[in-house]
Amino acid sequence: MKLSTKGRYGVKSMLDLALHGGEGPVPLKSIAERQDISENYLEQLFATLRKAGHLKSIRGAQGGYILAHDPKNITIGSILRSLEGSLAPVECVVEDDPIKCSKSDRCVTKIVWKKIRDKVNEAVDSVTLDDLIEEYKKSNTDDAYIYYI
Amino acid sequence: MKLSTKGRYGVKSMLDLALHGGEGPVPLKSIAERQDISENYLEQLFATLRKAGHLKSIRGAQGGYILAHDPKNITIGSILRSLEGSLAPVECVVEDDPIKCSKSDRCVTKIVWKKIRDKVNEAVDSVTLDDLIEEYKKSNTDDAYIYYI
DNA sequence: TCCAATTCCAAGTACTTTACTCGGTATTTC
DNA sequence: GAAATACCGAGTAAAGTACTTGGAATTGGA
Repeated sequence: MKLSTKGRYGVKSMLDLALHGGEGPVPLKSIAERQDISENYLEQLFATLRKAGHLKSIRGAQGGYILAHDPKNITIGSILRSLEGSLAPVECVVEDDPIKCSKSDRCVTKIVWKKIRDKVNEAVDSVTLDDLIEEYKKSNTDDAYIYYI
Repeated sequence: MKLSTKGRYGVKSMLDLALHGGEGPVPLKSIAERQDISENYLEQLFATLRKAGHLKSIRGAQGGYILAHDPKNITIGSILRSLEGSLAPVECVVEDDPIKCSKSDRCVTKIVWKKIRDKVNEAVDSVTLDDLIEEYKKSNTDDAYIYYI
């Protein structure tokens, strides 16, 4: 039941971008360095996030990435699902067109898998990027200018 | 964020055992056949469940496995955690001695990981084996004697 | 007393997934 | 025109998953 690095890196990087953006695009390289993630690998994750509509990119020198929406409107859940796919614990309870097993009609264990799925979604959808930004600022009141994670 | 087959097979098999037990030990082979799981593989899972105190075994001919406790006192969570380990989505928020990263003190993403962890535990600990048995019986009122899953 | 049925145990292995790397092209600014 | 960036597709090493294999130990019943 572990998240892959995709989800973890994605959330970290989106938060990094939110903290460092504002005055223009942030180059992937700087995010990768701060977050200690392979640049080439993060590139792939950002491609996914861009296609999912979370990021906008600006090519060429002085280019980089910017958030496509206000952090208040970006839930952690939407980031995670973009990168990880459904957060359902078992294929048979994936939200759209689940892969059913032969005994799906009689299977009562699905009750549990659905509960897990719903609770996980509840958890990740209740937190926005902005919530994390606020938490970050709160926990760094002494040296409020050090906006790295 | 998927469960492995260990967790899924474990819950299915414990339920199967609960439905077929009662008049004595149930041989692993019959559970494996009904649930369409490799017998040798299930053996390994049952070894874990036995060591975790969920099962008792009786060796030799006419032997098999029986539940160590009343289904009312066995939560799905305890089965899953025995087989899968902590259900935390990230190592750094595992319940006992988590593996912390270097930035753990400042890391705000942990807020989300902890929320997921707690919600998942809440979901799986709110359902007992007996709940699934009851659900199963309810959904099979017409042919109530067919107690397989 | 032996055989069949069972649990118990430790290694080995094929397959799949993850987490990357590599090499290049396209675009933009200075 | 050179440097800095994003974009793209393919390849790959390591780890994890889901088993298999080959046995030893125990027990009940013929």
